[in-house]
Amino acid sequence: MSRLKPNYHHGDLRNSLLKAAIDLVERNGIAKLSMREVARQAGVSPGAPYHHFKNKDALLTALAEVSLWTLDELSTQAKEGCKTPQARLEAIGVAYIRYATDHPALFQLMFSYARDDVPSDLSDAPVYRVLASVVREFDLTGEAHIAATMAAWSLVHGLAVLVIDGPLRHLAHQPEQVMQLAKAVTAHLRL
Amino acid sequence: MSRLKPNYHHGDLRNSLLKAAIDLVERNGIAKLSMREVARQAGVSPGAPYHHFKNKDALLTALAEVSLWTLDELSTQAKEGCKTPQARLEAIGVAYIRYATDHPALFQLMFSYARDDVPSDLSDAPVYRVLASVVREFDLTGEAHIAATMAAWSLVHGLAVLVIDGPLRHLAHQPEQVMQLAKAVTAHLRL
DNA sequence: AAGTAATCTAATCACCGTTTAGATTACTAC
DNA sequence: GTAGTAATCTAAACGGTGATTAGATTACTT
Repeated sequence: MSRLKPNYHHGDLRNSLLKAAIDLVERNGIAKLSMREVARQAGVSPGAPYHHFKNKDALLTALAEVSLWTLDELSTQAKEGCKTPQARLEAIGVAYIRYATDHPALFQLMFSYARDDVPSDLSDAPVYRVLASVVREFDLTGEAHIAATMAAWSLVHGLAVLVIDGPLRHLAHQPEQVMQLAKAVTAHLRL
Repeated sequence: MSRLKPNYHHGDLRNSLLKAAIDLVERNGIAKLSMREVARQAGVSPGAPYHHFKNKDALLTALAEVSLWTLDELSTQAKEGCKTPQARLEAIGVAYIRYATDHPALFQLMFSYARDDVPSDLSDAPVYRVLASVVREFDLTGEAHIAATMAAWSLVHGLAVLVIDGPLRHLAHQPEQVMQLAKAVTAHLRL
């Protein structure tokens, strides 16, 4: 019946909390995430997380940020091996849809708990900058470039959301059908 | 100091609860909605709502359903006065974006608490059926028709989400700029 | 008018987000 | 090393929340 000595210094609690939160969100969804459960999973008292995150919202915002940059990196990697701009654009789209269907809860989190500080320069924003860099290869200028980038992003983002939550959500766990639909849909994008 | 007689039969509590919930969601967002506050706003005890909705999720799902059909109706009305298929499509898009920016919380609710029963026939699904009916005028067949409808929906839905929550959310309260962007973006849709 | 179903209240439970005071550990400068 | 300070965590508490239960009241049916 020996009590464990309280662990007053965890070492890297902030990251442990983020990791635990990601785990729980992916398993149970955003709605069921509780600070106390995150603390439990990290093996720490209920009040401990509040030394690293001001409140639950701050935790979720941090999570959204992490996820956004993860998706940014996945998209970047995806386009690397491709030769033509079209191929790069398609690769990004595929990576995007794949992330959305593989991690639906995190994907939703990214856009419902986005941080309030919008980068003044759009080309600093995660995901946007990747898409914009590829769209720029299509030789557009100024406003037209922004519109084209947003069009590409809107199309693939909308598809992702609709496949996860829309009337086609029964396809969510049939990757090959989703990809086939993605190809057919993105064929309607004119650059 | 007379106590009011308990109102054992409210009359139409279910609808009153839905109305109160819509009000609260639009004012404070989805996250801050509580069953007890809905009950309070409807002037009823904390347990009363559970006779009309199995749990909080069921309330939110019902709310999502209501909002979906509201949007469906708005879209239908919007296309009525238009002469060409292109004009009808554009009118639906405008109505869609307008609803999203006017009622962002409800708009998000529609797609995060969508009911689990996917209509076996897609043409029974709210919003989809409206879009599909217009896209059908473009003379496409079978799979191509579905893909085209999803492309149109994806584009406008993605734009709505990105304007509300994405890197362009500072535009959310500048309708004219949003509409301008919407036009520029939807111009990239090829049917 | 009696009996049954529907509707709401009151009370209760476990859980949650958050705050506070205090204990423990690490860090820094002499 | 050791004193002092900052950082980190615990323990305990507060009000609020989702949900369940038993029972009171009202409406409905025949």
